[in-house]
Amino acid sequence: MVTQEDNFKKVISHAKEYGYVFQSSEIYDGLSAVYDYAQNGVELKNNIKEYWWKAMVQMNANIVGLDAAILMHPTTWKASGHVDAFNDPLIDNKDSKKRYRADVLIEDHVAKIEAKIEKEVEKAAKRFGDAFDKDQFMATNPRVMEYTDKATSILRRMGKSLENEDLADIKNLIEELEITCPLSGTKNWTEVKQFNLMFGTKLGASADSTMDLYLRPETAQGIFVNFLNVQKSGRMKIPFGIAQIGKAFRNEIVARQFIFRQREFEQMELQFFIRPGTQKEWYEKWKETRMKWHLSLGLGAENYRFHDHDKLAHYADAAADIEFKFPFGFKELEGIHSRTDFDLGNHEKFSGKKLQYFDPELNENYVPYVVETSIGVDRMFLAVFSNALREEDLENGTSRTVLKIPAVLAPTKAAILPLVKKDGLPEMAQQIFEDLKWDFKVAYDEKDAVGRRYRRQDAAGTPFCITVDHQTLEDGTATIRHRDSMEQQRVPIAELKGIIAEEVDMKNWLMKI
RNA sequence: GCGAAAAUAGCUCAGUUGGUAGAGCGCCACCUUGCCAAGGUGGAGGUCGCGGGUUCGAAUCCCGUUUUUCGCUCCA
Repeated sequence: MVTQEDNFKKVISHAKEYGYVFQSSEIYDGLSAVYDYAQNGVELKNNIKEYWWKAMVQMNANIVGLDAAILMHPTTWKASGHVDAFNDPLIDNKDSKKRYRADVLIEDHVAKIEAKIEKEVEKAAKRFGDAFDKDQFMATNPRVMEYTDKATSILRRMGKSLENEDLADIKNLIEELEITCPLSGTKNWTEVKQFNLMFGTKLGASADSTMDLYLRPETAQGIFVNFLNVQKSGRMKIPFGIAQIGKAFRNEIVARQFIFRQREFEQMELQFFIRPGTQKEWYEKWKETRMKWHLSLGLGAENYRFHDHDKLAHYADAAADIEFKFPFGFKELEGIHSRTDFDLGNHEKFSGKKLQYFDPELNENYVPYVVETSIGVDRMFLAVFSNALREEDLENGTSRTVLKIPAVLAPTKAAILPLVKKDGLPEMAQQIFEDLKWDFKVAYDEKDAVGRRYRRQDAAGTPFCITVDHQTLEDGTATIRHRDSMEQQRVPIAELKGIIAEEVDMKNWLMKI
């Protein structure tokens, strides 16, 4: 039986064997969760990016591009909330092996105390009936007062310790409160450890004049800080969008599943600026638009689904994922978030600069709301690649390994093959290669029997094979073989370009959106 | 990070109670065939992830370490 795990292993080894993805620094035993894109991988990745870019920037007059730097002023990350949100004090229970956020454990404990207060209040309310004054009761009842004091003092102490990064005291607090693990029920805790998910680095070469920086954990902030520059220099009118493709870095505690979760990864993001109050409709609009983009590639509608978030990130008022059926199950491929005015509002606060738009229709200034679509390039790569890899049984009883990458994204569009390595066929094939290379990424191969070369191109994902035979020399026709159907047609050499273009031109694919 | 499993040629794997490393496929050269992989001859490629230890002797046993996959958690 072929398990999911086996399938995934095949994907990984195929990616290596056919020059798509290698582990970084492999000769030094690799670097955890960092990967390199090889000769075919870089082509596929570039094609994915181009397909997205064209669909976003070229096809929409009100969306423009941006390429912001990876390094940003450190205050950016205070404003964005990442300094707080990405700094988690974590603690493990040694018995249940479960990991918790230490501050959440303490907050849960406080919540229990508050529940007790609530109970006292309810009891009293029942006892006193209509005459019950909750505020007065809270301020006078000794038991409630004790609980309240306790709760506030815990929270105050935790806040102070978090601020001072006094992790030992957080641990002490957990021990003093006799907090137990919800699973194992024991108090057998490890030390509290701080995990900073942002990569730190330093600006400035001399030691005494350095500035602590972070490698950006998301590309979005580069867009937000440039919002007004782009709006003004581009004379953009709301609603409009800024699109960006770029690397981001997260020091994940657990980074796994091949290129699905890497420490260095690439995002394709659109931040779409809108009038406050219209976020609901734009959010729905972009959910739909982005799903259409995915479906246009023909990986199969059954492999996609939406997943609406219940728990929202610190910046969002609505969020959904587009999930894809990876070899290890449905997982997030793209996120669509209604970010409200959280980011621009915070950048206003932290920078002291106005980040507002004057809306001539409403005749007023406001901080725009934002709807974001954010897709991981590497995840899209994995989606396309893993979906494309097939083991096919053929009618003649043999089987073939074929990489059915959508032709528009395929690294090599066509391979030109002389039927035999003599009689002037290689020269003729070379001539066709020279002619087609101006329009497409093409390959030439004359080694081994032609059948074997077909299989080789199938496994590499090349959608077309053009074969030059003796008839070609006589009448100027060649055969063109289609990867997916394995069918061949004989056509004049002059028509090859048109036939390939029909299948690989982005225009024809984008029109399906 | 914790737990589980794994690491031998480019890929997939074998390697017996510890005795100096093998197969299939792939790759390279030449010959042959010529429209859907697996014809012939020859060849390259491994200090068995790395570092210690036990032993006369370690791919094999022990310890550590790195990397990968799976589970817990988070995200693009």
